[in-house]
Amino acid sequence: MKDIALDLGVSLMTVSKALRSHSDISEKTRQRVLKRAQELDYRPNWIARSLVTRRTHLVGLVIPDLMHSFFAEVSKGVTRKFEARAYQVVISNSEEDPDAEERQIELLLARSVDGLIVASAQHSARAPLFHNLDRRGVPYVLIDRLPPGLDAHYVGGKDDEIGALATSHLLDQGCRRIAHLRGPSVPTGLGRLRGYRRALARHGIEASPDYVASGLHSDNTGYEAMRRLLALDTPPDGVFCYNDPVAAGAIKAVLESGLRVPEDIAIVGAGNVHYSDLLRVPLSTVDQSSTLIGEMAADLLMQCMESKTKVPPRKILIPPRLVVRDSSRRM
Amino acid sequence: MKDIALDLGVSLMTVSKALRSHSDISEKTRQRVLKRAQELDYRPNWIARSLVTRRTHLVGLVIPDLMHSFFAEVSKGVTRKFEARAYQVVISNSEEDPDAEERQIELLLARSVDGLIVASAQHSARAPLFHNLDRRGVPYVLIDRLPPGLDAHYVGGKDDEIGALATSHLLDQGCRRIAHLRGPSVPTGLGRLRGYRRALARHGIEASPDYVASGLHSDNTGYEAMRRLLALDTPPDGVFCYNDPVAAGAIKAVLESGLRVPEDIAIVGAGNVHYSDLLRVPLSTVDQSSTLIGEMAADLLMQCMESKTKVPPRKILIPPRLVVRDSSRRM
DNA sequence: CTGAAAGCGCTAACAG
DNA sequence: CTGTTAGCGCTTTCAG
Repeated sequence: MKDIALDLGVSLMTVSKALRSHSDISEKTRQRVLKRAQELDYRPNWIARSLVTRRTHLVGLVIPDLMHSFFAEVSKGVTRKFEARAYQVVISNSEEDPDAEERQIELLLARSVDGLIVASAQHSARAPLFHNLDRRGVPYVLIDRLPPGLDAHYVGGKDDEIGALATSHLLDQGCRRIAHLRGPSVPTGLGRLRGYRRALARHGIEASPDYVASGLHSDNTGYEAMRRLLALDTPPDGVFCYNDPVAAGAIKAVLESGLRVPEDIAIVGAGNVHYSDLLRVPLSTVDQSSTLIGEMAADLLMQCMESKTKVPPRKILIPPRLVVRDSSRRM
Repeated sequence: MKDIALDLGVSLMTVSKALRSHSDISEKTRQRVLKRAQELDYRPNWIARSLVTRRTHLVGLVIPDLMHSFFAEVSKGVTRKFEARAYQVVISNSEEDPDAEERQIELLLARSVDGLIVASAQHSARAPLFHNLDRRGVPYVLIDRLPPGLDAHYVGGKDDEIGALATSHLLDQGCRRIAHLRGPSVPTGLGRLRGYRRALARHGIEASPDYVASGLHSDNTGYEAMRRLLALDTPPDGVFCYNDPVAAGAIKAVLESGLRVPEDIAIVGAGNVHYSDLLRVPLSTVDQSSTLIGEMAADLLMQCMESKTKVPPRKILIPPRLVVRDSSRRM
């Protein structure tokens, strides 16, 4: 940049302004500067610029598991939106560990990200973590999981409805002994559990505690949990699973035991991940519009980052949609 | 930092050194500084530090598709290694588009990443792109796909062997009309195609051009390609697919047509992605140690970044391993 | 062991 | 429209 200025006999400032197409610079000098910059293969130093402007054009995305298709899709939505606006996204994996999540967030802040999107693995509110963000004025948007008692920007599904929708569907298919492989004690997991219970109650069916097993969040854990259910004296005839990976594991367990899906046991997942259609038995699921969640979160965060004043927290809830495939089609 | 210095009546420099546990600082002052820093909740400004040290502790990872489990696993390996060393990883998605890839790399360089890991979507060498990196002295490691004629650090599978291994296995299972759903014209795709041809040749079987169809890289394209193969007068009795998603799509097409896997058509994929075991027919595949690839690439890159002199290009080839599941088990 | 001086590359604010 | 001055927050170098 100094070189350009020297070569052209103008001041550093002129060059700086010309390069950024600042308003008050003559078209002619602007062209000269641009030309010379090209020749010298000049690249602006974003670090130096960031140091003074206090903006990095970097946003952080913290998710519990990149390997889980749902979050991969969300990431895609987020990055697509941001790249279109010349932002870059740093993705951090918390591995469902609340402490790791906190560390990741710290690291991202230390990098001075301009904003943050978090699918939080926090069980309890852990208010300090997010209040801290508020205090430091870093805009952030939560996705998929809104820790209870937190009034923040949020984009996610309606977890109660997801649970109720899936469970009602199983009831409609004639299932009467419906189990739930529940997820972790994060809002998403708890909401789906609530929806499950509500749907049963509405049909006057008592939810047996034996039928609620912890399937956590992956196919392996889903497989194990399903095996436990199968070992019961009267195994269920329908299972609503916390998410699709868990459901995939559950299907595997059922088939291995010699029973059929959906004839003996109908199964519904949640998330409509990309490969759901390709599983042993194509999986019925509740679609959450994963990519859309990512995109909307990105838009919302952009708004917050652009507005100088604090935007009042907005909650965007995306209604679930049932996708019926073979794993639950009994009639 | 200035505040700490003022409060303690020492110079800025002392604080700076103390915070970094620089050698020549008395233990006592160091403790005092650390304590005060804690109290003030001081956070170092990495941007300012980077401006002078010329290191950002940021590495870029460019991959063709985050949604593809294989790359998600690689990413996991990469990030795990780097996070342990206090580096952060910026993941960019090129969507298999060579131009997009080039733009992504430019962006990452503009951010002054300390190093780069790239699974390149380049068809031809596009030497300028990487020579540019050499010229600018940015260390980089290529993974999964080594553009031909490029002498650079590389970690990946032995694609010829992958193709040969899968094809030989199909021959062993008694298949005689073996097709290949080939991938894109990147080294990985071409290598596997070569291996396929070599294995057939070794058994004195002529590869019919009709039996090589372009399956590209996703389940949808694999599904379509398989439908075309099924429409042939004499459809194949065995198919080696470029990767697991393609194979998953192929299985779907076969089953839909009323044929059985593996009895009528045996199928083998490559990649051993996480959900391979859960597919309609558990998928035989060639394991590439995805996470390991990521980890080794990370280690190699770390070495390059640490060494002041240029490290001579190293190629790490990970031998493939056949994983036989139901989709190809005929005897 | 401690500190003073100089500067990384760039931009905001204002003066010409 | 152009240039000057000052400084972002930190580190390197070298002299006490």
